[in-house]
Amino acid sequence: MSRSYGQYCGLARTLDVVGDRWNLLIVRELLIAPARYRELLDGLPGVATNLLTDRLRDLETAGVIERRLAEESNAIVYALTPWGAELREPIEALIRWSTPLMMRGPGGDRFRAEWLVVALRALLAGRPHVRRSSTIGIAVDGQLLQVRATRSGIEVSLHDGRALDAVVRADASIILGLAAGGLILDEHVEVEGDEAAVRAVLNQD
Amino acid sequence: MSRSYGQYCGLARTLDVVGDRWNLLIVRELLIAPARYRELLDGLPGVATNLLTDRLRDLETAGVIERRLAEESNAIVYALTPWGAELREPIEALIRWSTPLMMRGPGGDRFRAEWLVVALRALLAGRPHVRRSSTIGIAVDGQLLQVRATRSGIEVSLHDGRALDAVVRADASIILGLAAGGLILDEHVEVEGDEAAVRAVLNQD
DNA sequence: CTGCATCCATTTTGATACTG
DNA sequence: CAGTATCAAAATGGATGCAG
Repeated sequence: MSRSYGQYCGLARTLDVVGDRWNLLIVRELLIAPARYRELLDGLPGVATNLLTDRLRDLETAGVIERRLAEESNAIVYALTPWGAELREPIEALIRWSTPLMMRGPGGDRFRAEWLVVALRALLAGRPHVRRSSTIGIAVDGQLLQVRATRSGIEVSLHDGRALDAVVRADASIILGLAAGGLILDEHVEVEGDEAAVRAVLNQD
Repeated sequence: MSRSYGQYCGLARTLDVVGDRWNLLIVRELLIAPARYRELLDGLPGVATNLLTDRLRDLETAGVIERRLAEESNAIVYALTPWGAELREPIEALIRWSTPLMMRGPGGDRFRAEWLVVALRALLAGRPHVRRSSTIGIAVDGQLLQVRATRSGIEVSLHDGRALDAVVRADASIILGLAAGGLILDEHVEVEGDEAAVRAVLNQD
């Protein structure tokens, strides 16, 4: 754990807990789903193994994450505590703030479709609720995500096999632009199925 | 600027810009008000002068802050750009997340009443709006803040001399507990003036 | 294999002294 | 006041080792 700021300020105390390098990205991975050590390594390209171990211990000590023994196997699984899961809100706000940075496209950066699960939820939350439920697929980077919009809100996840009203295929930056509301559904986007469902889910009616 | 995470993910790109040590605390100071170099040093106890200079340059290059020449004097003043000011939302979310950490009290940490201007706004935002406008003073650590609640929302600032319906005097941790809704206005709090106004502003009717 | 621990070169930080 | 310069200590990234 790095040095404390020594300030009686909420922001400083939060950063004392999650401000160290990699910490919030670990939380991002666990917001997608609980994960094993190896899955975290894969989802955090560039992290050194000793650092990941250190950070997991720091976050556990702080009460942000917990180790669980997966049923059946005796493997360790890392998961967010209830308090840790509340980091979703600040993380979503940080993701919304990044929109101008993301519009520049990926450049040479690595990309994982799972990251979009967190980002799409962040960008679509707080949009007006739809009148009629729809589920659309997002085909990106060879993977398929699903976004289900109902009267009570939005759910984003990896595709679980359910029926889809439509499938949108586009680059990640285009998907993000659509979700952020800065792009209009037109070119660079391939839609199969019910285009009205896509417009409804993205609130582009 | 520290090494990029190299991930095409909104959180990672945000942290590439504001994730370095001290960066978000600098933004916090500028959310209170534009400030000169010396004021920033005072508001960031513990920062080294070379680091502050580096960070200010990084944030300026990234477009988060800008240097202005103060009118009348030819002094440099640092201020948030419009995009930088949008960091208020993620910072407020991080402050709300810190509530359990702040309830432990200041311990040996340093405290500045100005920090409460950001924190109180974060904690009171999103509360139901009051029916009748009131302005109350918060006397803490020898300084006086003011919180004005109107039908259109909440404003928090240092006291500007306006008439106050009441003045609350308490320790910072008590003030935060009241604003977070986890404490009830009773002991440890000294109220002069219209106690109903205090309850109205804190939504403790 | 997984889940670390150890070692080491490189960066970053913090503290202080100094300058225009 | 607004920074620079210097330097020791700490953190990081990368490679490798190793037990269950």
